[in-house]
Amino acid sequence: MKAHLAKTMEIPEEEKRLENQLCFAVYSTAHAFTRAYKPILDKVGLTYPQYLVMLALWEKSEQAVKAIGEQLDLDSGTLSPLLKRLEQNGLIKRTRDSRDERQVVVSLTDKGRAMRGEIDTIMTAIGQAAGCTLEEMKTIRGLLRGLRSNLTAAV
Amino acid sequence: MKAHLAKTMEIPEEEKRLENQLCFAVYSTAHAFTRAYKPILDKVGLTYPQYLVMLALWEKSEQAVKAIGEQLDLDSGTLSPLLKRLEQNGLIKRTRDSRDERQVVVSLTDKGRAMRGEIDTIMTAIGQAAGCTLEEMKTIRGLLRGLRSNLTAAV
DNA sequence: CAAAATTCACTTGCGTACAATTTAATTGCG
DNA sequence: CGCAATTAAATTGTACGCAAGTGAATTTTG
Repeated sequence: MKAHLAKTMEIPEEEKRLENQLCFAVYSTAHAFTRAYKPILDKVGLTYPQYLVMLALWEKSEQAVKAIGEQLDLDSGTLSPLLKRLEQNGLIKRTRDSRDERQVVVSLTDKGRAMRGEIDTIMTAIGQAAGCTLEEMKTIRGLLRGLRSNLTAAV
Repeated sequence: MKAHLAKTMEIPEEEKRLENQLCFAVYSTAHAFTRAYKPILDKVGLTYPQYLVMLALWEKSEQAVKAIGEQLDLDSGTLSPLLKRLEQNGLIKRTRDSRDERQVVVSLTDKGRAMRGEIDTIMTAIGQAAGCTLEEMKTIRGLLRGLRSNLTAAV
């Protein structure tokens, strides 16, 4: 991918408007997603970031905090209190790894495992709300992955 | 746009993985943007949401809190403390509207107006970091607008 | 092998987000 | 006109995000 504007080229005023910022499109869509998830996730007692952690655990039911952080791109400063709340709600268990006492292994409880039964209901509801075709979904997903990887590499 | 999956159709396991969620692609790209902006905005002493408010004010230098909230899709619970910080930093001024005392009119100070001079530097830097063509940018922006409008309508 | 460097999770502090409540001002309706 | 409903902003309480720092465990290195 190439830079869209050369350094010497003036940025047109129209491109400086809030509504035309790509970052804002991403930012506001992220909020729209969170709001769309809220009534659905309220029913099962999860927040949206907690739901993402559960998705990671439903894929692999025993993971260190660090591994979860790598998938979600979140650090322990965010995850520690979040995981504590999931534990208080009885969905996960946290135990020190006996092989490496620095690590905390997060694992699903029966209740946490059982909650995976809601996944189809949740995803269908969100799919309806997003209201785009599988094709569009894949297109956006792919474009965002490229964008994210550029942004991450740049820092 | 049509729903991508009929209610009676099973969702394939692959589509249930965290990495394949459209919501997660949006969520993690939003974070990547915030991180990419951080070193750039640190230089001018703004956070990313504060920068978005400044963009709105650089377009129209006097606006009620409500009007700003409508553009950013944020409520006064978020904006009130944020605007207080912008005021403390001397970038904006807040005054009660004499025609309608319920409203608080936010306006740029000279310092806030002067900061617009940084906009080209900031946008060029982010454009480089995002590293996509103007074409791609417009494509993603357009797709996200559609997605956001669907999600908002659904709630 | 022991000291230094690194790693992992936790904690603290600050700044969003957002629901819900509060207070003050304005509008609308009988 | 007068009171109820509405509106705008601020406040309170909960939950992220993330930088920076702490402390304990492990790895690296001299």
